[in-house]
Amino acid sequence: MKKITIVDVAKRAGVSMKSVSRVVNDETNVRATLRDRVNIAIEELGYKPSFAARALAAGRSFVIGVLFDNPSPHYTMKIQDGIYAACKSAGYQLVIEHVSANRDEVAADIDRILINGRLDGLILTPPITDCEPALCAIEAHNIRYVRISPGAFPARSSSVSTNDEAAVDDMVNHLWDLGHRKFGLVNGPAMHAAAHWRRNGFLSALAKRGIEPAEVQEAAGEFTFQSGILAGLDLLKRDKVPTAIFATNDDMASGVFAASAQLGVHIPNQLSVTGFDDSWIAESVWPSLTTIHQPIAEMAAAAAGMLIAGRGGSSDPIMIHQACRFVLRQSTGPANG
Amino acid sequence: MKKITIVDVAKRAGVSMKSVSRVVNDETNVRATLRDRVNIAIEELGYKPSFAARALAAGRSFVIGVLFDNPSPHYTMKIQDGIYAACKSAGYQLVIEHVSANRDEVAADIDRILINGRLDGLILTPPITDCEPALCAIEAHNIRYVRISPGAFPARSSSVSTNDEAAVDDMVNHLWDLGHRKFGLVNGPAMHAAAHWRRNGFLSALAKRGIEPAEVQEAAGEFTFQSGILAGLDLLKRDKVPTAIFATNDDMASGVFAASAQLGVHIPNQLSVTGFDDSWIAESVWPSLTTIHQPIAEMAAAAAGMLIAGRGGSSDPIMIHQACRFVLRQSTGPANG
DNA sequence: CTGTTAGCGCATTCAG
DNA sequence: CTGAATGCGCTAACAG
Repeated sequence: MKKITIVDVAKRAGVSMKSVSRVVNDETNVRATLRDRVNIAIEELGYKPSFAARALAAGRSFVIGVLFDNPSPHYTMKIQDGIYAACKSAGYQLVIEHVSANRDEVAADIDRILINGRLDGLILTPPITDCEPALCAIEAHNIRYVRISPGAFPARSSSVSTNDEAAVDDMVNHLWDLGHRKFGLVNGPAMHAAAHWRRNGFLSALAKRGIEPAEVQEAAGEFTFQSGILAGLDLLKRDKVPTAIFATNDDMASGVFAASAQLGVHIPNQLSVTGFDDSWIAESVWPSLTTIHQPIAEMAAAAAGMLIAGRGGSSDPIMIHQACRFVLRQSTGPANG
Repeated sequence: MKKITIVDVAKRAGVSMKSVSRVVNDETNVRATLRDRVNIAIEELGYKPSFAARALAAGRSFVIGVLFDNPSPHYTMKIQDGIYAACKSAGYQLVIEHVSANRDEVAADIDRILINGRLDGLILTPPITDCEPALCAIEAHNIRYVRISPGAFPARSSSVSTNDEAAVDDMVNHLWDLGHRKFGLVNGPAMHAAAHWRRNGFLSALAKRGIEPAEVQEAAGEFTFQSGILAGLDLLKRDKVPTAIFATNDDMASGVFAASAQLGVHIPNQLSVTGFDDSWIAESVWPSLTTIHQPIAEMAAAAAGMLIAGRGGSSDPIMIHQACRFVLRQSTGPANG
């Protein structure tokens, strides 16, 4: 199995090396007949370009990286799926990198990762999206990057975000139609931008319908199952017990399920619960969880697409927004009381 | 920020290009004083070798890939964590690849992935580990690969597996000590090698204690939450209701929890449930799940280590076994009945 | 539209 | 133990 190079193809097709290069790279200025001849030669020889050589000669690596910091496995997998799909069709490779947004080594980690142009572009996922030192380190390397769901520095780079409001409004509308007037809210960590947006969307949707924020029973959570249990127990033991609880992510909603089970409160007959994320757990609990779907894979694919297309550099930051979708399942029912 | 090359370093240190190369690659035959001079120059100039150039010149890419086929997110993340850790310390990159073990395109997918030595080595995860066409396609590319938890063709390549038996025995011992004598078993898919081993380990551990396989109530499952619910409902409605159920993975154990909740059976007072995997879900259910921990990340790291060390080729297939560990949590209690 | 000439940055011969 | 020459396979200027 000898190595077929671009020279072999050129010889076979009776053209110059450069013409082959042009065909391979879909450049313009090639006559159709010549292009065909080259393609035939490529086919016959089974020629595959060497990425190492292209990378060296062109100064591009055809590799894009994703930075993760210990997010949920489901979220991570969806992100990877989206990026992978985009990379696959474009002949790019996807490399995974882990860094801790909260540690001092962020900058050093990024320097290590960005050494000598191994990456053509970088995609950042929360919470690294909002990690200032990380952004600075990346920018020092003069590499294009796209942030997914940034919560801070909105115009600092290209980004892909979701537009939650409409979907949250749909959800509130659904609960309202079921007769719910007493609402509970399980918040996420204060540091997390998404937590704020979800809360604000919920409160303002209710305000539109005449429910003041002060009337909503709120409990703090940490986006974890355990914190959801505590928040659920808290809310269900208050004087003014809500008939519908919105947990700002599915993990906590699942915790509210557990709290309800402990207190003998039946879902959805005695209590309606909704989540956010449409994560895998939403279909794994019983009854299945009414929630809001985030187009995570789609966002990731869009981010990768930007990088692959060579767009979205610091000179022309592009900001895309993709819509969330209300997903009706079994955890909501008519209000009784 | 100009590019520092090996020539710059050589000039600065007053040595030849080759000597710098030797130092960088930790080769022998370099005088200590010369080595020091070079290292100082490298430090002063902030020299970082170009991976593209090394890849081209040396014919190695310093990249290792992992093949996934839609496994659980938790499992996937642990695998990635393990490999990443090994890669990080060795200066390798980790690229992710997805293929479907069940489709005809496996071979074509692998050809696409293995084009022109973009990868120095490949790690296969289940169920691709046992996909014959995939193995053939990989071997045709003459690339080193390591399989994680293979269920077939044991000596065909290097591999890293677990040794489940001792841990399953510990688990059975625990249940036995609690007084359980009526056991239920939720099996995994027939095609899945791990499902067999877990079942066999369980049955033989019971046999050692005098319980015949025929006395164990078995139900079929598919390693999914939903199938766990069905299996749980099935087992709990039989004439001979078990007091302890072993689900061959955590997802199904969680399904058994749901089934118990529906039937009003209390865990662990009326029923003990155990799982396998020690996945994230094991700590997210209530009560927390007694299960068996698989050293997944460790296995993955070992596989990557083999590849990075240049070992484990088809000429010297290395087979490593790592032990599982019984993890006691809250889902098991004394038998009453 | 097409071909020629140079490198990209490094590792690998092979001499000294 | 060290250094000079050669080439990995390809793309980027330039010429024609």
